[in-house]
Amino acid sequence: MSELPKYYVYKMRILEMIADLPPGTLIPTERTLALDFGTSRTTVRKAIGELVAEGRLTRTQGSGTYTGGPKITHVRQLTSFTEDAQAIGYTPSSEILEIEQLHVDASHAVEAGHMQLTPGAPFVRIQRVRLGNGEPLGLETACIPGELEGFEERLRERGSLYATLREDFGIRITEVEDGVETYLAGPEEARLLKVEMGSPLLRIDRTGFDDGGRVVEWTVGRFCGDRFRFVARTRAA
Amino acid sequence: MSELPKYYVYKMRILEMIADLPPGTLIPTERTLALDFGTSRTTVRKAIGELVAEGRLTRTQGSGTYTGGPKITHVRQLTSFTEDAQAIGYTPSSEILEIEQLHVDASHAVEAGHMQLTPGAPFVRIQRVRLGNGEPLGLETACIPGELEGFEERLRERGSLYATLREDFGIRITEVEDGVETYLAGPEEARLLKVEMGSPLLRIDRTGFDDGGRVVEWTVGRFCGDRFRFVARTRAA
DNA sequence: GCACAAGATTGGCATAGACCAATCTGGCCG
DNA sequence: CGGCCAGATTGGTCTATGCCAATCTTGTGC
Repeated sequence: MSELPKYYVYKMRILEMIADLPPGTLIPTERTLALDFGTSRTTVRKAIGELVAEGRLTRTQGSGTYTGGPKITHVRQLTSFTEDAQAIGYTPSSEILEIEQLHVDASHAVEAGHMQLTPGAPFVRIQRVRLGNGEPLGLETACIPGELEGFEERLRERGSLYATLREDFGIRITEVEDGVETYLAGPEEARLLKVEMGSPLLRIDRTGFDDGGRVVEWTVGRFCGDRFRFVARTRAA
Repeated sequence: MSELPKYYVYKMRILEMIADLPPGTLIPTERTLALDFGTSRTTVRKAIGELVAEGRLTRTQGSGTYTGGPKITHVRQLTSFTEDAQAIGYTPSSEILEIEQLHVDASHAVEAGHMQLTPGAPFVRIQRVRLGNGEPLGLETACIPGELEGFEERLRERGSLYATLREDFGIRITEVEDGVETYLAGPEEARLLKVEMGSPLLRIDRTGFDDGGRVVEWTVGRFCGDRFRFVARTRAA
């Protein structure tokens, strides 16, 4: 591979083309660009596809392709999603998809393993979409060990998972460990996060501990790679 | 999108096919699979492409497509890459590509901004590849403010950037902030990291601070998404 | 003037095929 | 037996095209 792939060359040309355009600006159609560049539409689609994955463009079937805005949100460990988003002028919200009271069986091997639960042990599973300015940012599936009476009503009331755990159940999460990896959107993520199949997401597996070092949270988060950034800060011991 | 895309269905079928195979096992060729599945080679390539991005498969032009191993390394903040890799049975190494003594000019706007340097200020830039078991894991470009006499010789001697800064220059990095995002491999990363163009990487921007809160390091890391995982652990204040 | 339907436009997905580059295998020669 | 070369094979990239789904625009009827 001594030469640059064609699609990459056109990707760079489109980048130059949109460099000074404000977010939300319509760019020429795929078919027009293919004619202008003298290349196939498939090649143009690939160039645009990468720019969409990077958040530099967004595209809507039947409508067109538009310049995207800056990557505009991040989340820090152990600060509130709400506070972080608001700090950068972003209106955060959450949408609860499902809350289940469960008992560990064979299908929960992964969750149980992370929370060190034995078969039959109770836990709560919460699935929600995190939004910013009304747009999906991420999909989280949180598991909390324990019976947690009336959990659903209280969480719907308070909105915040950590606040509910602390105020209503006396569970304080004092330490978290996050594992961060790339992840490709499957059908569920594409649907719920409104992203293209196969687009790169940031997957964050979180383990939350209480004062005694017990695992009190296991959360799998999948966040839109084009809009989201994870920040962690650590002091040396 | 009420039905699953064809490529995704075949992706799942290939996953089932390779579920119990040991790493390094040759799977049928793209052309064979296209015939077997009764679909086009392009569709098969897309299914395989995602499995390659996830590290479940690797493919070599002229040779074939092989099952991949588990995602086998991670890095924690403020622990040594060497220690972390060895802890999971991985032989770590680094290859220094370039070390430059520079002075801030217009082309260094991003670096200068992060390190709060004024035009003309000296800094050192180090570009290296991080390897595990001889295979590239990531590409790092580190910038250190200051004149740093004899830095290159000392780093080549010690191998470790942090150890060199501490022992030879009295610079202790006591706090780091990492920003983690998805990133698509461009030509440089594809070449140096031996990954496919456009494959998803984990980009980690690191700012290192000394005791006085001064910025003493700005490093841009790009790590292979199919092999790498970033881990951060934080206690509540 | 507003609402609805039809047609046009645009992106989404897949096919079939061509050609090139990298790797592997087998055969030949020293 | 080992090394080298040629041919076969496999992945890498691109083209041209077709068809479908989602959105937008325009025209018609009330």
